Amino acid sequence: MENDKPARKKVKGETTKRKLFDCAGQLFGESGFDAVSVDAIVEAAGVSKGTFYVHFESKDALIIAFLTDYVGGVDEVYKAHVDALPEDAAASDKLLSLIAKIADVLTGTIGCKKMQIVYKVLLAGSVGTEMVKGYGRGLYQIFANVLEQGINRGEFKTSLSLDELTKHLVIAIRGISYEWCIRHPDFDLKEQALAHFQILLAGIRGR
Amino acid sequence: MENDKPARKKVKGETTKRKLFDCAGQLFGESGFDAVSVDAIVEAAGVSKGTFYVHFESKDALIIAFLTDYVGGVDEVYKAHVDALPEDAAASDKLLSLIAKIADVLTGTIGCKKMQIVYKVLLAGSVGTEMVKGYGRGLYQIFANVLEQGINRGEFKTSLSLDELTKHLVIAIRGISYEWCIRHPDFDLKEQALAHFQILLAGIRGR
Amino acid sequence: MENDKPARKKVKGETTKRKLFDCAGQLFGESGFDAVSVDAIVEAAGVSKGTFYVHFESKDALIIAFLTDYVGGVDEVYKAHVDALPEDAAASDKLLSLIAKIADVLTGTIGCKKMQIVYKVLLAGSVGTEMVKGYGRGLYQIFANVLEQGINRGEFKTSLSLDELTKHLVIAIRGISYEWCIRHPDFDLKEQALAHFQILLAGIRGR
Amino acid sequence: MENDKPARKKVKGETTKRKLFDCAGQLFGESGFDAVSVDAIVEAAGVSKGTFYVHFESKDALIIAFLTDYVGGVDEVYKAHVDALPEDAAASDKLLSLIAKIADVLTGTIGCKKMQIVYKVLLAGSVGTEMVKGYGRGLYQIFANVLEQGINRGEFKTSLSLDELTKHLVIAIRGISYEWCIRHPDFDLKEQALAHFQILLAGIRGR
DNA sequence: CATGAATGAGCCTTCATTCAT
DNA sequence: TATGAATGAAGGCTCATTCAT
Repeated sequence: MENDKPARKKVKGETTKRKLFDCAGQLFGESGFDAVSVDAIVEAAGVSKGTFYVHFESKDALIIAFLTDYVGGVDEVYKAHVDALPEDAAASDKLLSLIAKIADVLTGTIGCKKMQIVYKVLLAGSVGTEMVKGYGRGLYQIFANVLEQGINRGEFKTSLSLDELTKHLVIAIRGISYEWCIRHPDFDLKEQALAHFQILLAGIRGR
Repeated sequence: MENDKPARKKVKGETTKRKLFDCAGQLFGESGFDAVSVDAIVEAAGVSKGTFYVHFESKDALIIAFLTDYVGGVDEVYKAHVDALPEDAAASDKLLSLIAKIADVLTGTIGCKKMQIVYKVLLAGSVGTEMVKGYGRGLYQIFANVLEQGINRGEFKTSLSLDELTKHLVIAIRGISYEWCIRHPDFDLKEQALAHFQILLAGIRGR
Repeated sequence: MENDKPARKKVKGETTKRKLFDCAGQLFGESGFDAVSVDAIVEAAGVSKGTFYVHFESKDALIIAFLTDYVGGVDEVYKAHVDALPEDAAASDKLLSLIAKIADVLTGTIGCKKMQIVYKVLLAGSVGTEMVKGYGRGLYQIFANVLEQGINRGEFKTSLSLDELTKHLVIAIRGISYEWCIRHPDFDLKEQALAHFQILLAGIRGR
Repeated sequence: MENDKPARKKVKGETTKRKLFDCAGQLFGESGFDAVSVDAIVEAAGVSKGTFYVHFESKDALIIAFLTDYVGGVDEVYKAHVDALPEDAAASDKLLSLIAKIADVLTGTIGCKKMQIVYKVLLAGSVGTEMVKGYGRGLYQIFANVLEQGINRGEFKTSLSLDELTKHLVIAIRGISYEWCIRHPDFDLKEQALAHFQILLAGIRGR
């Protein structure tokens, strides 16, 4: 009884917050991060400026929330993808499949504009960035797992440690994605990424 | 008499422009790109604000001029470096030497801050960027020359075209440099770049 | 039954009001008056913002209530102090003892920050101030009583009326307290006040 | 030749600055210090907001400039007044004359509202305040000079040091002025100040 | 060529207050 | 009585740009 009415209020608040969040994401994707003002966000969401600050401590807080939330789910998608592959598939093939999946997600789900924001924010090195660079750690683990399997099975031969090797692959996928961002739309992420990894994999594959 | 003064004026004008240019570059390197205001630039150059707009149409115009000029010289440095290597050295070794050189230049001459600007500007995709991405074409040619030599001599075996292969290497060095920018100072560019290219080169080297 | 709940509600309401009142006083003492927002008060009190406006018409209304209540008790403390002194003590000594007591209360109980608020509010001349300046009238009476005794006993000789004389002493103690506020912590209120009053008392003491 | 045109520009700038300064002072006198926004000042001065920040680094900077300038001249007025008194007049009379002068200046030239600001700012203890409290040092010296003369001539007898005594008198005049501020217009500053100082002077005068 | 005063839209943020529940 | 989401005016401040001299 006493819980009911406040609940409705809470729901409304969450709705508003969500609307702000979504509109902000939309605008960020269109115009970048510095270029989107709080004014623009609240206008898009159809609420007052004060309301913004009811729900977010600052514009920066929104950015961080946006990024954290945004990249948060991707890990699981990637992990699920790898887990769904046949257990006994070659590590090389698993990696290439993962690369293809990543390319699909970046291209289809996330989009170039949003990735541009992510890369810009990384360059700015603002607070909360760690979560996004740390986001990599999820990806790291996925790569590491496959690589370890490949090493154990004798598929890969390398003088580098597993950790080092993992880092190089993550660097590579990030680098190609960056290139895609700045060359978009004249750059086929999937095709280029696969070709690139074929070179890398050849480099670490035993003859 | 009437010809003389305008000439002198022109010279003085160039001096002023150069001073603005240099001070701006200095400040860009220290604090990034958005963070440097026109005010800061003119103060550093010791001229008035109006003078700035005598020489540059806008702040953006200065940025573009800066970038174009800035990266312009680097090509030659790289080319000179490769040309100075023994003609008959292995293509792999030439490439690794070039990578080391690039790392040295980025780390020592250019610096992390300036590269952050460059990458940020690339992401923004502003006008004039083409000249900077086109800057890559200089680098492209250098890479392509060495790679071609490696292919002709049978050192490299790849199903990719020379052009494709070149692109992959340039992407790789850019990706690692980006990583260096966002992880600075916890990232040894030279070491990581060399290790990374050893993998790549192994990938394209015939067994 | 129907009488019971409203009663209980009233009690609860008073509790909430008291809590708001106390928390506000605490915060006012810590950070001054403008610097404490309604948000800060309701957060400290653990109630919602709406609740604040159930109990107080406005922030200003709270301030006035706070001041009135706050200084209300001090009179009695001072009066009790003077009453506790030996009936036949010299008026000069009684006054010096009162000054010392006032200094102790300001320094120890009330504190510099709160007095700053009081003085600031007096300067602003907001509504309700009269009650606080009228607070002085309690102090007036205390001073007047002692002074009258001193005159009657021939200890003080002055051409001023008792009322005028009283005012001058109150002005003096207020002036020194103000000085203490603005020089805090580089000002020993008790020491300076006693020295100051020794001059004043010498001025009104018969030779 | 080359100095001429810039001079005219400089004059215009100074004019604008002066206008801002004066309008601000006017508004401060009317409504206090926090209550006057930069918007209000620029509107009164008929210039744009940007112009304000061309001439003053911040609102605080203006306040400080205002106070410094404001009280700056008063010292000299007081000093001139005392210097104009007959060299051989009694120190007591000189002091009373000075008190009367101060009361006249506060009442006639400066006005109650502006003094309220001064006292409020002192309470706030903002930066630059030292100059205003330090303003006292000019007044200090004037008081000290007269007091020293009175001591040397045997007119004053006190166990306090000259410095201490000076401080007490300055405190007293400040205290009375404060009282005037908060009781205005029901308080005759000149009359009260003179009466007050007669007590104080009696207190430090040998019989 | 050089100046620098002036502009004004725009920025992020704060906060006392209202009102439907 | 209590809630808390919503408001919106106001705050101080920044900055690229213009223009008369």
